[in-house]
Amino acid sequence: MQVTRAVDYGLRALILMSRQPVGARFFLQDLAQDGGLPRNYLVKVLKSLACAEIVRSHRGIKGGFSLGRAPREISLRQVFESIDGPVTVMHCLPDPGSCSYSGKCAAEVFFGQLRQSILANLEAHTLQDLLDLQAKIDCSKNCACHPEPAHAETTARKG
Amino acid sequence: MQVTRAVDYGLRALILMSRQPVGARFFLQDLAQDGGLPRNYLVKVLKSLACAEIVRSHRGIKGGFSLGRAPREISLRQVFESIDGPVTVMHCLPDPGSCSYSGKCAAEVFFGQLRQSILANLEAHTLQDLLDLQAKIDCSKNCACHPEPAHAETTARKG
DNA sequence: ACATCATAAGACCTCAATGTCCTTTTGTCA
DNA sequence: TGACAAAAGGACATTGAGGTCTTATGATGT
Repeated sequence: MQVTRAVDYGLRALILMSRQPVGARFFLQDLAQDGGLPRNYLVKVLKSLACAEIVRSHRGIKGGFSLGRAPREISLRQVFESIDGPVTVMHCLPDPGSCSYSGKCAAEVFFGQLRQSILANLEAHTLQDLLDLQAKIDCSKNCACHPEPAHAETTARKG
Repeated sequence: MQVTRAVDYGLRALILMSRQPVGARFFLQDLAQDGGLPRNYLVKVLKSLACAEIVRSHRGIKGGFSLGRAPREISLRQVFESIDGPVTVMHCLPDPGSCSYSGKCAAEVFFGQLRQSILANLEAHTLQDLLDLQAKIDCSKNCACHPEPAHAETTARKG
């Protein structure tokens, strides 16, 4: 019952990117450093997100990654599924034919309901919600005398 | 975001055992066969459940496994945690010290809430609920002309 | 054209989850 | 007490998640 590291990393990178206007460029290197994420693994996650057009990738010397659309248009379910594939909760749920007990199994029914509630939750929230949450956290931290983020480079590159 | 096979198998075995009075004995062999579970893996899961006193194991020629207490006294959270350890959802949640972003991370807050809702769900339901669900399924199946369970041995051994 | 530096792509490694197999220990019964 | 059949326990194989590394490819400035 764990969120995979891939989704975790993807969300952290997306939160960093959401703090700047859509279209702002971010280098893999900076995202990894500022998010405390393994660079060479993050690149695979971002590739999945690029396939789903949640982010755009730009090659070349002034390349980088940018958000593909506004944070409010990116549901957490879309992030989960573009990285991990369908949210299954129990392996037999999305493919009833794979289990000979399908349709006569209490566990299947119970976890089907749990899955629906999780999916509803992920679908009801967008990256914007996480961004708002982050803004609230940052504000309360800044009011006290907390240290600055590790790298000023988190801000997007100016073309 | 998946329930592990171990928990899946454990629940299936517990549902089989719950259909007989507490104390009834079940051989590993029968549980595995009737539940369609890998015998040699199931034994490890049952050992975890035995450590948590959710089941009792009995050695010797007329040994087997029995429920440790009434299905209504076994919450699904207990089953999950005795097999898999704490339900973490996100690896850093139960141990804030493990993550340098703890307390300043929107993902942590969001998944903390998701975790609470999952835990509440697992805590609010017991094996008895799954049993009731199973009874309902069995009833509706028997009213139609569905095949019998694979093995009559699913019924407990009469000591 | 070419050097530079970004992502793209894929090989490769490690480890935990999953699953199998075999030997040992233990309780029952003749 | 000895044979039998059950769980206990540990070694080992397989698979996928998580992570690293190297080479290819493309955009930019000179």
